[in-house]
Amino acid sequence: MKPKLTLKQIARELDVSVSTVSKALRDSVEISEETRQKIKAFAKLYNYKPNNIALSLKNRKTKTIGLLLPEIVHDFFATIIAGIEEVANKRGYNVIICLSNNSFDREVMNMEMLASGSIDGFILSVAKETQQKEDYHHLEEVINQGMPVVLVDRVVDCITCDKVIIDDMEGARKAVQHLIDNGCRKIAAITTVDYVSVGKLRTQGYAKALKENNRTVDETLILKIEDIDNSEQQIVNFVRDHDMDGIFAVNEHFSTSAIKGINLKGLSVPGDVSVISFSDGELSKRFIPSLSTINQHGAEMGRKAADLLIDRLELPVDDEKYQTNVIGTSLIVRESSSIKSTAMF
Amino acid sequence: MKPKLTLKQIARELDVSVSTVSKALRDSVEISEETRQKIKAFAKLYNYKPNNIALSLKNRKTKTIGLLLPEIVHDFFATIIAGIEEVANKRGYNVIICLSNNSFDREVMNMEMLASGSIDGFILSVAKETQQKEDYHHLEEVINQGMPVVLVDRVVDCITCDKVIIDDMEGARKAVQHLIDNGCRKIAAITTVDYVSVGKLRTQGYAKALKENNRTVDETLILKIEDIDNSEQQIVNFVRDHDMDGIFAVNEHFSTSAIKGINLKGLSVPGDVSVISFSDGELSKRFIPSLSTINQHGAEMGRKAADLLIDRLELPVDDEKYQTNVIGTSLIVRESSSIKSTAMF
DNA sequence: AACAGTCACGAAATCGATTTCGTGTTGAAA
DNA sequence: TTTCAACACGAAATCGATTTCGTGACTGTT
Repeated sequence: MKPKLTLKQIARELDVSVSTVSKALRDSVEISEETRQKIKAFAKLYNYKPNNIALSLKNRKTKTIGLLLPEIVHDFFATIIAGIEEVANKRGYNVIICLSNNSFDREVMNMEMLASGSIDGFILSVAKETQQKEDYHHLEEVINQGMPVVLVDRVVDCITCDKVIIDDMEGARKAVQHLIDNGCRKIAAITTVDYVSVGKLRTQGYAKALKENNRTVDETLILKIEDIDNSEQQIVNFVRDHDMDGIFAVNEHFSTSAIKGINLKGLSVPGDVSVISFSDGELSKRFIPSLSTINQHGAEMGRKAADLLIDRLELPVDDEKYQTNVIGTSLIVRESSSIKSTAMF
Repeated sequence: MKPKLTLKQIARELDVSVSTVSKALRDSVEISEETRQKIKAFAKLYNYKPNNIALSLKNRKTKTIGLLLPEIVHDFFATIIAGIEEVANKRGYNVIICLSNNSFDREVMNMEMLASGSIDGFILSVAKETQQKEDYHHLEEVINQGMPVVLVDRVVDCITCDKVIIDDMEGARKAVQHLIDNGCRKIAAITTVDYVSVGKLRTQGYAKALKENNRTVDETLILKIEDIDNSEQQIVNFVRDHDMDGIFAVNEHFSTSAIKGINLKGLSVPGDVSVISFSDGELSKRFIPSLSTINQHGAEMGRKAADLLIDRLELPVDDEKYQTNVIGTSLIVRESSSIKSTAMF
């Protein structure tokens, strides 16, 4: 209906020039008090708002940041988004979200789409397929173009830019140490294939904890999942076929499948087997028994990533030094890993 | 580094005018085959991409849609986003996401921010606080300004625009009927306060199912939650203090709290009490026992909303008639509501 | 030879806002 | 009376791309 007001229309209406209107609205001393008040009153009355697009073009900055994630129906990523959005909003930025669905092609497409002027900088977590292909041309291109990029969680070592990660290895080590402290003797790991960077690191953390306690790493007790969507049966079978009293899983879903397997075997959690996993989402809190986890502080990661990016956009480019921020993890002990009675004495 | 290529630079480099370059790249017949090839080759070589912002300004359309949601760390909303993103991406649109965190002020702020030229249209689910205040000026303003708006899930009756909702009342009725079919005689409802539109409708569906089966609605068996974040203890107490053999909850979280309460009472699910809820998220699938639910098909809602909005943006404004699309629900029976043995004979 | 019609391209307006320069008017100082 | 500064405002360039309208150079027709 109302095709929204422009400076030109105000100028015509008030019989002054466009420049005068612009200056008046920005409180320039060039304009007389009287004219200024008249223009501002008119603008307020008709609710004038400068056109963002025109401003973006003029200023060569869009005040929006692009966020490219592998998926979104996943508490961890959703939490990251919430953190980013919180900071972006506070600092006057908008967030454009794109999903790669873990596909390399979609990741490339989306980056090209956004890089053509729509955004001032990128925050991204690379797709699984991209990590598998190890093809990062699209990233290099965007960076060479002078656009700031912050990598979160699923990062790429060979790309130099700001990064926000969690200490996956240390988190995993802490988790397994917790199981050991609880008296577990045969601890299994349910993890992902190695090309997923965070999966690999967590597997290493698992091994590290065992070695630090002079345990041998039994490869048959490590299950590496390729296809996450159809992992349940695989995990149930794994649990059924192996003897264990502790399980470290790299995410909540693996944990719940494992617990199902344990129950089917006629054993109980934590009575016979202790379970702990990464990712502290709703599932962990609500599950019965509630799940012990390593909390990744997704919101903090998101906030940190957004601050890093916006700082680089707004602050003088003093240093070309890139930061890698490590967000701490915390061990949250719940029912699934309560101390075994045999270990209490 | 490379401050990205513009038409002007190509023109200067090739010693032709800007108009010629633009026309050549758009395959205009005005330009000779030879010049066209030369320009296109140059553009490809240096990877020219037109500036989106300049295009937006010129075309008066940004090819991006604004999405304003109450929250995101919630499977249902995350699923809606995925659906919207899927369609938007396919049809060449970007999605800017803002979160209101259920706050009225943030909802208004974000709408103003986006409405100033950044987007072509809105998809939104109104904040709880907004529904409580019943103040929809910001919505009316945006709509009067001529910007298409699609409301999803948490809609507002008094606003005329396209809407995508689920049949909350019917879904609830189906759920409760399922419990009745399973032999439940005392069915409790765990729902939200009435000003949340979907909560109210679901409560009505619960009552409707009971009446259709000639049962009386016992108000003491209806628990209305105000503060969702601190609802667990309240629910546990409610379950402890009342006698019931069936529970209908308006979301997964209430279900799990209820199950915890039942267990604490020394009863089991579904043996003693059947449980069913709205929202088919990860939690329902993974929980032990797995939860029977009413699936809301969030992805479909998102896809439908995006299609509605983009149609209105692109198709001739043939009709001012607004659609209200009702997305069906489906009953998913899992372990938490398996038929009671007593009811089987 | 004169005129019309292509062809191939450039100039300029446009989108909406900001900002740098000018410039006409006024009052005061010399 | 002349001159100069301050004042208040407008014209025009700019951001990057598209598009309308013109125009100079040829070609072809009679």
